[in-house]
Amino acid sequence: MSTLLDSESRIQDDDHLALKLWLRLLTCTNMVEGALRGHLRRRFDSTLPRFDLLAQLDRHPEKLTMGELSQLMMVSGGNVTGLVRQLEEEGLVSRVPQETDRRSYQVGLTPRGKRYFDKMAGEHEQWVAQLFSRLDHGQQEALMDSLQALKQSIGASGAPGAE
Amino acid sequence: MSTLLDSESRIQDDDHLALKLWLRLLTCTNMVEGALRGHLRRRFDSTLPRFDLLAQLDRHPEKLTMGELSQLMMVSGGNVTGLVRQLEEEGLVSRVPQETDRRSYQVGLTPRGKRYFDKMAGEHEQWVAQLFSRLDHGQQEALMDSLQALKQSIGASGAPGAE
DNA sequence: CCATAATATTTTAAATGTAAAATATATTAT
DNA sequence: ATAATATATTTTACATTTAAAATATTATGG
Repeated sequence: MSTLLDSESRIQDDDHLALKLWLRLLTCTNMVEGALRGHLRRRFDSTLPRFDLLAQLDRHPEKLTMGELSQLMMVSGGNVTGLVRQLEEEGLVSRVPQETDRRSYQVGLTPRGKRYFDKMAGEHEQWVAQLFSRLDHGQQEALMDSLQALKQSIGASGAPGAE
Repeated sequence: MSTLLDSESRIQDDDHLALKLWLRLLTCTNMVEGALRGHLRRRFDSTLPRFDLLAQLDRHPEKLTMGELSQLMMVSGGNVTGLVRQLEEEGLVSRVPQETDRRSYQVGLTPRGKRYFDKMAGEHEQWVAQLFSRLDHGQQEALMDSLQALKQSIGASGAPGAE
């Protein structure tokens, strides 16, 4: 009967379960990401990377260097260069050379960028809430805990590129 | 006290919880994806999109058209064109014109592609199992159920790009 | 049969991403 | 002081992705 498998079968079953779990996790993430991309495109003619960059600047009002932005966003420096140039041209961020170290810039939101981001962030939070709305508070807490455990498992697995 | 909030505060709290949940979900997915990308690169000098395409062909031995691949992989057609061309040049997939409808192709694994994929798939499953290994069977089942509920919530939210 | 619409795929243009080389500036050791 | 090294950023080359236009083929209505 199904509860009395030999140990090898049980291991294979667990491996397979992990695989299915990973595919489901990926599907959920892609669904949410796709929905948010669509909303951003339709409502603000914008994209997730642009939103993420503005969000980092909003969370760090003391202004950030290009390198700090790169680390926080977990993307390459060349990538940040392009995004900041775009947003600067649109008047949403400012990029002023540092006095003490002329190699680096201080990047921050302009007043217009701040207003623009606040509006986007408000709608963004509603979009996410709507996507998760069929999960009650308890279910959301449970998912939160499961994902916390998963994060720790991944970190403990010693996989490169995962931490 | 905390259990007697007015309804507006409770709604705000739940919106914020959903947002934190989404960020954690995204973090977990990125961690797993990063680890798998690294493994694929090091062990097979390959990438996730290439692996995904081969996996779809393996799961559907009756051969698939470009459009079917595009739908199954949930990526654009132009994307599939490039991947199939690469893999065909490397002799891993075959792409033969259909008799009945010359607009479309029948794409399938070559014998060499099948052997190559089987080897990759075996290691891939081990990598995933390792990443999830600190979650016991019960925790994995719980996460599976939570994600199933989330999938349904997203689908029910009526968001475009999410289904 | 033929014009039109529908379908399958490829091509093109643009955004996003990485990695590595190049540039400019700062710091440190001698 | 100066040479070597380290750091911050940009530039370049290229891969991946999407959306939309273009192309080729098939199906359909008169």
